[in-house]
Amino acid sequence: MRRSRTEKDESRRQILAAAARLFRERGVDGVTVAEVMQAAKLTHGGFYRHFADKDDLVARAVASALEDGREGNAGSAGQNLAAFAASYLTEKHRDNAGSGCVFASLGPELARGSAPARHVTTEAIQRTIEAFAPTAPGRNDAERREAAIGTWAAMVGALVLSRLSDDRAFAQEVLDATHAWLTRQGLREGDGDVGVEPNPSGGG
Amino acid sequence: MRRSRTEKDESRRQILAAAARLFRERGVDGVTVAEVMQAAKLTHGGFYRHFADKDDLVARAVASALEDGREGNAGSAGQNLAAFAASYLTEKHRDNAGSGCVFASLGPELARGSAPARHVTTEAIQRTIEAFAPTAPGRNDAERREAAIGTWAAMVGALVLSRLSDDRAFAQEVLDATHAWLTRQGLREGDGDVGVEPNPSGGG
DNA sequence: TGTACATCAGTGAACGCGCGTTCACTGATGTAC
DNA sequence: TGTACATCAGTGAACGCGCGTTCACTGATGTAC
Repeated sequence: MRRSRTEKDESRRQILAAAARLFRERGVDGVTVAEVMQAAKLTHGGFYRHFADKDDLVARAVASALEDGREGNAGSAGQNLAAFAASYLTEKHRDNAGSGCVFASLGPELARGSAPARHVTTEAIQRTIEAFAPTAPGRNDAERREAAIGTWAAMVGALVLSRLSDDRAFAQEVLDATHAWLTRQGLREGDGDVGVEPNPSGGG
Repeated sequence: MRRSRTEKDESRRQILAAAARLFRERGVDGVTVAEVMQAAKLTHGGFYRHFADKDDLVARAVASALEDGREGNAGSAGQNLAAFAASYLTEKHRDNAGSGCVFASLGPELARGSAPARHVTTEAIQRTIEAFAPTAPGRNDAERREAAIGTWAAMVGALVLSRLSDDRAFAQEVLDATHAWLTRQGLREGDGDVGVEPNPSGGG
């Protein structure tokens, strides 16, 4: 039953996609290796032909999720902080953690986790801030960088708080209020560079 | 070896204190019932004289941590949003999750967890926002409430992102930049009501 | 291009450890009279 | 206030399940000649 090199690559992609989704939906500890393999339409025994262990999978699945977010935001709309915030602070994003922001769904768990996963995450945070700083409000580069950091932190925190709430109306208020407040802080849609739907999945 | 009612109450308090600290340090799934009992200087078998199961402990330990945060912020300084932000966005808080903000250390995990834990958490978020709104910047009550939500979301998000970073200088920048940016957004120390050190542990 | 053989992707059973939970037991506490 | 007995907080061994990981095996793929 040996498969071709191409088929193996495809299997690996399926495993990573399944893991990136399931980990964000249920947390790393809430998903078993067997579940990931089943979601990738494989049996659990073959897992170790692809990854050294579960920690290895976590680091690579997180990297994959972050990379997806980066690609999804390659268009001009994605680089505009205001457009990104508008799509980030939505019920849709809130209720679809599996395809959403890695930091809001796995932040604390990854912070306590293995060094490799933390490292790719750190780099993604830095890239995200650098990408957003140019369109953030501020009178100079330093202020714009601070605004990019503060604005993004507000988005991540709002999503965490909104997901915690078991009161749907209040959960929605957290998203809307944060968006309104950020807009009041000077966040504005760029000069017409809309059209591409930003992808909040990773940032990156 | 039966103990007096007073001794049982004291044991329960020790278990809750140990759990509230350990869960925040290592996550709910990262701590065993036996470890909590050992930290409370008891053996694991006695656990079920105090709690129905681990989920029950989680909900009550989280409630306890949130209540501690509330008491710690009972003074005027704790109700001042600017003073709270100044103590929240510190290296000390960042490196002491065990006594720090529940939302930043356990947010996503609790959002996926049992209903009772989510419920006490939701109520704490609502109380926190109501407590902070009066000292938040804004021209009317609606704006002040929005500012309280957005500001607090930024604090929670900044702590999550800072803890994720394996680059110490950058982790510090996230905290400092968020604080500087919030200050620029109109957050100001109140009229002299300082003195009491705010306790960022729960919010409440 | 064809043949012989080594490789190895994937399967499914099995292993072993750790965890939440249960249980029989101890003996001090609390209570009924 | 004293006595007899029931209660139950805490102990430590044990249970049983689920999980990450290993392993013998299969047979198609890839490669050496």
